[in-house]
Amino acid sequence: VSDTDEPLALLVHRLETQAELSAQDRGALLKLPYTIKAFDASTYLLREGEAPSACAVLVSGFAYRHKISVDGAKQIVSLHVPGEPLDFQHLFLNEADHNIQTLTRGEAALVPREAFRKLAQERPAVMQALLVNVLVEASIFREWVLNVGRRDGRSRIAHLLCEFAIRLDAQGLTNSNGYELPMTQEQIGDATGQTAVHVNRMLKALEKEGLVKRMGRCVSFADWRALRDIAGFGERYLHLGKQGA
Amino acid sequence: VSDTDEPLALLVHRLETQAELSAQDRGALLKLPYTIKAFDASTYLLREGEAPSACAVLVSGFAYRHKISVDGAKQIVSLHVPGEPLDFQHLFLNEADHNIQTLTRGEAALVPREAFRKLAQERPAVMQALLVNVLVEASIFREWVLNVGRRDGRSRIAHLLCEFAIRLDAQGLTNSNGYELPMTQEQIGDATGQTAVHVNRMLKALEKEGLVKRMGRCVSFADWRALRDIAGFGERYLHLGKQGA
DNA sequence: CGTTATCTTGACCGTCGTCAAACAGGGTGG
DNA sequence: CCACCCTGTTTGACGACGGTCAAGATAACG
Repeated sequence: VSDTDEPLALLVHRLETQAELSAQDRGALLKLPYTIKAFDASTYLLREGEAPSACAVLVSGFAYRHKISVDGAKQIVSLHVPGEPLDFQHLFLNEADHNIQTLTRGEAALVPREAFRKLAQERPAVMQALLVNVLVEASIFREWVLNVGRRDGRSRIAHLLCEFAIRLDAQGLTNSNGYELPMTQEQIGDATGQTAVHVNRMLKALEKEGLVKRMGRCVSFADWRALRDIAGFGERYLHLGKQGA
Repeated sequence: VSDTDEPLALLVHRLETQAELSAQDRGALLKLPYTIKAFDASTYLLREGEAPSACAVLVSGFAYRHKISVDGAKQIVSLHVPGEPLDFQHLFLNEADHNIQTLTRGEAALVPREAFRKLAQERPAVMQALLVNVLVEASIFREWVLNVGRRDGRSRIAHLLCEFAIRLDAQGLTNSNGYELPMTQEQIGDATGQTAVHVNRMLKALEKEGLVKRMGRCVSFADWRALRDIAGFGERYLHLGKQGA
């Protein structure tokens, strides 16, 4: 089932995994105007300092957020899998504080920023769903602070893989023969606060332990539960399931 | 002027620095029920795993958020100065993913969670103000990922001091003879992903350079602009000023 | 005024960064 | 179809930033 035909249905589905929406809310969301944009790997969808003009939803492919420090070091601050909205973090801010870049080729649905804001302001449930999405992302950022601040190199990578697996599952993108992270070792380093060289060493260690396999430029793994222990991974921070009291 | 007499006015003022509110919105916020809670230093206001029941606003004193990894390491993920709301991050989530603990003695205004949620759902502008507050906090988390992931020990501390200074200023809490961070060296370490011993070394280095002074358990500094350079600090991520376009 | 927390310092060591070179693979153009 | 190149991976040697351990000095607090 390709969701590319109905990009906004993907978004509605995503929001409904986190919050309650009425039939009217769903209908209004599906009636939002949008355009489809195809992109290559490494395309910038938004740059720090820009005023965001659209609200993108990732339809296929993978993307990430990153920041560059004054001395040129790059830090990836989050990963995104298909179905996830990319611009809620800026929807009510004047200026982007980070970059959004694609990891692979893929497609995004671009909804005009104003249309989305107007809908959110008119429909409290939509605004709340948006808020829940932002809150969960904020929780993930906090976990990443812990990850880069307090875990060693090997554990950080394991943690990244665990989170990726769970988030793929949450989007129903599970591949029965394991997970495959489409990142170069340099990108894994940028996400975990290490150099590509050290990522290579840690990855080899994990491979020797039988926890991951590598083919080409992807890291694949079949058993994220085995990684969980060495990552100290707990899924509470992902706030899976519908939020609402 | 002590704002303790009017705790919710503090909150309204805070929200209005970030978003637009009408007279009706202000009035409704001021009519929220609340109780005042006095606390000592090191008091837990919320623990990971709990279901939050109140929405606290820090009236006086300082607080921070932190997470504990499975092997017992503590990571502080944010600091909070008087006037800032502490529980927006959980207001629409079922379960706390981190701890909120006080740094010093002080007071908080506790608004019942349900009352606040109801008001937000009834008043789009209030919900939006809340959202903007959450978005700015999320941006700060991203900057912290960069801080602990890509800067060296000395710069991380300098960055922490810069952020603290700016946020105090934003709340109008400026003390003309400099800033004073009421944290132990161990806490600074927990916030910047280092050990207390190494924080001590870096702090001594900063002191020798004439950038900070220490008295008792506080770090004080008069010139945050001097620190800015070695921190690679840029204030864009704080999204100061009214957001709304 | 004693007890405890925090700061301070030194010695030692490990994780991880740096530099550099060799290697593999995929893509392009001749 | 092969030569070439560019990006990414792999490996080793070396060094440094920062962690660990432990002891003593200082300051906070009841």
